[in-house]
Amino acid sequence: MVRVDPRWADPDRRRRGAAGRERRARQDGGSALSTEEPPAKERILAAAEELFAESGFDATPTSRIADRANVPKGLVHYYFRRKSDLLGALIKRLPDEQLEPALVVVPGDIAESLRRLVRELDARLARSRMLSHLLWREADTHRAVRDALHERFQQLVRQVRAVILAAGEGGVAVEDVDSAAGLLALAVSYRHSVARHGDEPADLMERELNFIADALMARPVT
Amino acid sequence: MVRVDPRWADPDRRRRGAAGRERRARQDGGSALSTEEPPAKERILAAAEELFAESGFDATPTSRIADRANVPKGLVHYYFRRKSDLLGALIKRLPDEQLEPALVVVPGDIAESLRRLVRELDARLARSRMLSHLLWREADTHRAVRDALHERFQQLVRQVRAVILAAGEGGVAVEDVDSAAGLLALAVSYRHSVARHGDEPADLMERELNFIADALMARPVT
Amino acid sequence: MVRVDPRWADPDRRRRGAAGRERRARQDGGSALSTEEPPAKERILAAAEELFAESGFDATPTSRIADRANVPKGLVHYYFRRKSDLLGALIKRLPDEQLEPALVVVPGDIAESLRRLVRELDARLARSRMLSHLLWREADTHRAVRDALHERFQQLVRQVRAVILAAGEGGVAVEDVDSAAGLLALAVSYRHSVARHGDEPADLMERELNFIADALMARPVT
Amino acid sequence: MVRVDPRWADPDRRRRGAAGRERRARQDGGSALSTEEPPAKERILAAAEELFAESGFDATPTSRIADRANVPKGLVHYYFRRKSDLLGALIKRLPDEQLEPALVVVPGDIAESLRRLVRELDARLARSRMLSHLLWREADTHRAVRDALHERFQQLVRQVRAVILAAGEGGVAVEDVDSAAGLLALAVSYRHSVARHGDEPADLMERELNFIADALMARPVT
DNA sequence: AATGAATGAGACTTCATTCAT
DNA sequence: AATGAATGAAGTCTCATTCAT
Repeated sequence: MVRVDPRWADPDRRRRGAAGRERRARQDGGSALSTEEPPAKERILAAAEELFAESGFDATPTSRIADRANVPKGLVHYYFRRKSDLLGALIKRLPDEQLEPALVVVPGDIAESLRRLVRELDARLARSRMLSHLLWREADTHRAVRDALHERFQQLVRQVRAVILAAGEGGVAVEDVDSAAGLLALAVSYRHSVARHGDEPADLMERELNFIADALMARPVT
Repeated sequence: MVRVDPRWADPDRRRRGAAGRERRARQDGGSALSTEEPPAKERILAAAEELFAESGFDATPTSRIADRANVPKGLVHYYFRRKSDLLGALIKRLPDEQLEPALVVVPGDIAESLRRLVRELDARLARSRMLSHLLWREADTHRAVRDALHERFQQLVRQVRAVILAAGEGGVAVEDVDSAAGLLALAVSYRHSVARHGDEPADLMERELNFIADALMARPVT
Repeated sequence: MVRVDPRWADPDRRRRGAAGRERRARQDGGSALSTEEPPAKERILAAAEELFAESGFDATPTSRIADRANVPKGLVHYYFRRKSDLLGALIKRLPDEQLEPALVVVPGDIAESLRRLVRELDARLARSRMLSHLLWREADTHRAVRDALHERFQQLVRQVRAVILAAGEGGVAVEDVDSAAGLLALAVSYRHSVARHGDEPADLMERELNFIADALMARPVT
Repeated sequence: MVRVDPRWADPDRRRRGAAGRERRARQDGGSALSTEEPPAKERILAAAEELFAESGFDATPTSRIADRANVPKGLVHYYFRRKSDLLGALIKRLPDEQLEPALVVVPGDIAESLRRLVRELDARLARSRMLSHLLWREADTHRAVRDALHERFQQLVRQVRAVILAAGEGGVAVEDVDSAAGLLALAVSYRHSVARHGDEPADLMERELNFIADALMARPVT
């Protein structure tokens, strides 16, 4: 997987003026500025991510990507011959959500363990919330996107299950774990997919999480 | 709300052969054939629904809608001046999912009640699965779509809660009902939103449903 | 084969001003002018034929075709979705060179018969000399063109042979007829293919023609 | 005229694998390998010749020339600032078809002399058949090409005439020689120009050649 | 009411060419 | 001498929308 130079990976980069002929204004006297400006290719990817998430893939002209990235139109296609290559490159940049269960597990306390897991996942996904959202929109039309989306969901389920099992210390019914993991993964995934819609009360997740944890504890092991 | 003439609402309408110059062949002398062919406006909406769901709003040219509806291109804009008017008209045709709780509630058996509810909802949504799916894709870009989507979700939650309460006969903790209703609504909604992706094991819903029902029964009323 | 309305088929049509916003200036008071202006589709084909022959297929932008035909750019692609469809349509317009041998044969005088044949062919090809020329240039890249070209050449050979046989009245060696027909067809075809190059002395054809005719007469029948 | 280093003129040069990042692998420590690989400029010209003949001048991007020549894109324009300079350079490399008549003349046997001449010309042109073909395609658009083509044709006619005269030993009518030379030059030239089309029966030339030779012998000297 | 020709803005993409290194 | 990033003009083609009939 292609990792981005961490200097440019942080979410605080952003457009630097929409139309900007400022690009030309290499007003710096020499070499120092290079530490300030992400390379053009990076700016293009960032702009594409933003705009695809904002308006969708089809509704985003490459010319607008160029504008926001502050590069000439030709350069977009120099780095990414076709528009869909941009989508492909974006997928490769998906942050890795792999998470060490030990980091969040509180033995014996499933609810707290899950709470920490969700908090941790949220933190990580925040960096690419728009990207996640974008994936959901384009999953239909682009097979590569659909596959990436599917894989991410499965990984999420596995992770939830691992945490439940570790926190449950053998005290939970195995057949319930799958259901619980599925439901929580659903809730997390859903939140991220519809992030932009904003129709989700903030504490809903907390209550659902408790509900699931309690249910797991309440049932006898078979 | 504009209700569709039930004659044309049944799912067996559908395109009648892509190439079809048959449209011209109105060789019938008068009125008899009109019982066989939905009116042009109806055909246009049906075609739009299919194509938007298949390829997305932006990626569907109005000319293709005209082709599939077997009408001349000009007629599409005659009935729906702008393309987005088609989306608006489609939303108004959303089938009403309102459901009388009594139809599915089995007093004392939450699991069976929910099972029947889900089955019933599935049956109703099947008629417009593609339309549901379409809503998810376009919710970002079109406010009217987003609002419709939101309203439908809330209605779903209310319905699940009503069924739980009726089937629980006062024996379930009120604070759990919300969580359970939210989770199940989530699961149902999710299934429909990702219907096209097909990455959902068929029995997952059944297991999750049982998990939720058991959890509700297992906990003492506070 | 699609035949052009003969009113527009004559070679004297021609561009009516290169950039011409005059198109809009429907200065005519009503209906009379329609007898004067070929329809847009016709003008597009004529412009394409000219420009392809002048500069080659690749080097001719569709925008220039639109300019010369005095139509907006979109109309070119309205009638001919892709540029190569223009080439295809042009091929269908090729004038038919079929020629009744009786029209030119002077029994017993092969030279004169061939002379009349060549004169007749020249007259017919003059109407589409540029088109013929164009075919030669594009035969490599476009299979449809290559096939059309090949077929036209074969037809030419058959015609020359028919005339020789009819004029020779059985007095020519059959095995020579093929060679002679091939050579003359070559000479005719060559003239038309390189028409634009202009490196062909006008009377060369006449001398070659006589040479061939004499050769046919001079040899005893076997 | 710039002559090519004969080491690279042989027809066995040719592309060495399209993808070839091997170019970078100049792992050799020094000078030995240089006997194996034509210099970059040479490879560029060879690649251009091939590609122009295959797809035409306009349809061949310089980037593809660079790819096939296995050189970086910048180098193509370093050696040949504009694309048309490549065409100019290619013309200068045209193999010289000058041919000593004595090499092929069989005194008294015109047919055999011409047969040997044609065979010899074919052998020479085989080395640059694609180049010849290319010339025909581009003659319209590039004056330098047209001129080169014209000059080559005239030279061909002169050569055929010289052979006929030498082989005829004064026994042929002078006025026929021109016609015969013209026709044969036409046939030879035509074969090369349409080489790629492949619509020429192999033995046609042989029959036509005999026909011409016989015709020359059959007529009395005036 | 219905039609399909017409329009022009703008999308994606390609490419020769320049330029800093 | 060599390189490849960068540039922007231009090309093909699509499409929503208008309009005369």
